[in-house]
Amino acid sequence: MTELETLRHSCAHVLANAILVLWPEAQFAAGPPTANGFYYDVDLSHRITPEDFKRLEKEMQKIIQAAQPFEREIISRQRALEMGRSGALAGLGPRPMPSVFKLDIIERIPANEEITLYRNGSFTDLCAGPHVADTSKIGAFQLTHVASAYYKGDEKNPQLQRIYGTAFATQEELEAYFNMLEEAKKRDHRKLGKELELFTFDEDVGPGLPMWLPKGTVLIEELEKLAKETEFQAGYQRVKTPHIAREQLYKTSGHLPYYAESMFPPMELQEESGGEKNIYYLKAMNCPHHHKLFGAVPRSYRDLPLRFAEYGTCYRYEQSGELMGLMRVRAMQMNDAHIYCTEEQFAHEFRAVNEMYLKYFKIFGIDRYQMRFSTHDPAKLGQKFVDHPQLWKKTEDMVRDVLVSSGINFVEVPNEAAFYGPKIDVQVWSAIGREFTLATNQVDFAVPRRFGLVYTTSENKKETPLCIHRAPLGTHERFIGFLIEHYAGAFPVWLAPEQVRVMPISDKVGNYAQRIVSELMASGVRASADLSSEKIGAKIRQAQLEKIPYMVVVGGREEAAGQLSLRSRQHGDEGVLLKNDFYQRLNDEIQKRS
RNA sequence: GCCGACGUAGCACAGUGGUAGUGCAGCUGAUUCGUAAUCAGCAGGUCAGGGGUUCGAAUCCCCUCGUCGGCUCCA
Repeated sequence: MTELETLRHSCAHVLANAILVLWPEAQFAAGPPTANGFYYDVDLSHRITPEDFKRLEKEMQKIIQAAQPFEREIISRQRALEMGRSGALAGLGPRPMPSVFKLDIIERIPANEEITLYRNGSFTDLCAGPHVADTSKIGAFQLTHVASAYYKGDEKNPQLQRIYGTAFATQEELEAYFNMLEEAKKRDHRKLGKELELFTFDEDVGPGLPMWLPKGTVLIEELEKLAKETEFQAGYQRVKTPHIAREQLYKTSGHLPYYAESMFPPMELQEESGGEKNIYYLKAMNCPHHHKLFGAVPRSYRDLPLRFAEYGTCYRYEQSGELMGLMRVRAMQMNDAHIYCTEEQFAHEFRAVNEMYLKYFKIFGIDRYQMRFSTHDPAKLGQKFVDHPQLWKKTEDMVRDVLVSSGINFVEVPNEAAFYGPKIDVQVWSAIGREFTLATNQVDFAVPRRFGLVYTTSENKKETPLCIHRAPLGTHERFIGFLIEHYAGAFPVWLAPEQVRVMPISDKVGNYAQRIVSELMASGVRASADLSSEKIGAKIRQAQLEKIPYMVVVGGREEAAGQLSLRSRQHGDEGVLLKNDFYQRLNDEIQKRS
């Protein structure tokens, strides 16, 4: 635990202590530090609201001012259980009710580990520590919000109130943190998406179903252009598949009934011929369709690796409480592709996919990311994971080798693999500190077999291919949500919905401004003229607020000389240059995606 | 889905039982201006939707929808 975490965890104890002063019957579960502060889970019939925070903070302040030392004591398991039964754990002394959650926690402490108590004042808690020397070392704190959480995160367990707060060594740091939060709000993609007219939601369309306004659609199309170029160069072929499929497809793939609750409810239709009932599902993933494309034509080892790419639209019935702006939606377009290959080709293909990820990260300046390598748990073969121990071993070794030999920084997470094979998820952190799984790269050695996919080997035998699922740009929705926050809405020129705004000083040069716009548009640049009767300062302000990368100011002087006055979003006035010099510089910058 | 909070004009907000307001954006007119806001006028709301209490509801109560903060899950 870092020093700050120790301080925050100590503050969580002080919070529990204060809650007990106000509500002596409160029962506590866990109270750890978090990335931004701390929380304590409490079971209490009184609903704690932000109005209660003032009273709680006052009690906490008293405890902190008293500079109560934190005392550590090692106790026997026997004694711990006794204290738990007497309600003294996370308590101010014995109580009529036992400390139920603490007793449960004691049960889970391995026999060889010592059990410790921490006391400050009259408050005693079961705790592994460590803590600050005394409560006065908690320099500055504030309770922030209250939410609910299931005990141990399991919805079968009782629901607890989770009181969140944050703490720092000094008041200045606390204030800096809240200022930072204010700044973060300004780059929230939901706020910027509205301000910049990128996308919108509508109640009549449905929750989690974003609609893209023209400016947001530009972002989508630029990303697709990038993906298509990149995938073309990497030997992918594009395919197109429908948004729905019969139930049988998902029975074959194994998604039904296992995945059914994440899918929109099926459509049932009585078809005219025969009167048979047909059930259709909206697709939640593209792989089954792609597998059918693989199987549509006899395949030879000479065809492999075969790479099918599609920006496929998928629909997932995410729980209503899970929806969050563009980051978690119910309709999404995936930068999907499936690579069918032999075992010999696997390492090479997998490496190439990873290199594609890195190439993209460089373009977008994403330097804070982590690859999470998810592997299976041998104990759960046949249940959570398909029962092919040797293939698990083989593919996991192959993936690990590729990661290690490429020098990619990764963490290995057991028991997190897909049911059909190991996978790599790419975690990124948006500029405002949110963590997301942005992209995924998965090995599948099971589903192609379920579909009976085969290719003919050089020895004229039938062999099932391995399949790599990959989506380096994730989904448009999440990726663009991320990019909005990453760039704070100030997109690089190649992505910017409007790349150049031309602003005449007065009506007299309106035609010249329009001529410049025509010339820019002729070379594919997204430009417009501001022909309003505003003064130049107002036009510039407007363009700056719209975060347009280049502003071109023209007056009589520029028109006479065939020049323009350039202003950039970041650097302000860049002086006068010839029109053609600007066009060249601009097109160069757009082409390089710099 | 569960717990909690919230929902007033395109946006940001005020209004807590007595006829719905401000700023910005929009529209119209005037102004023709040199690097982040020219002036004036006009228009815009079944106060999320439905039901109830009341002489009277944006305001109090109930239900529904949606959003936000979490829990779980995931691209």
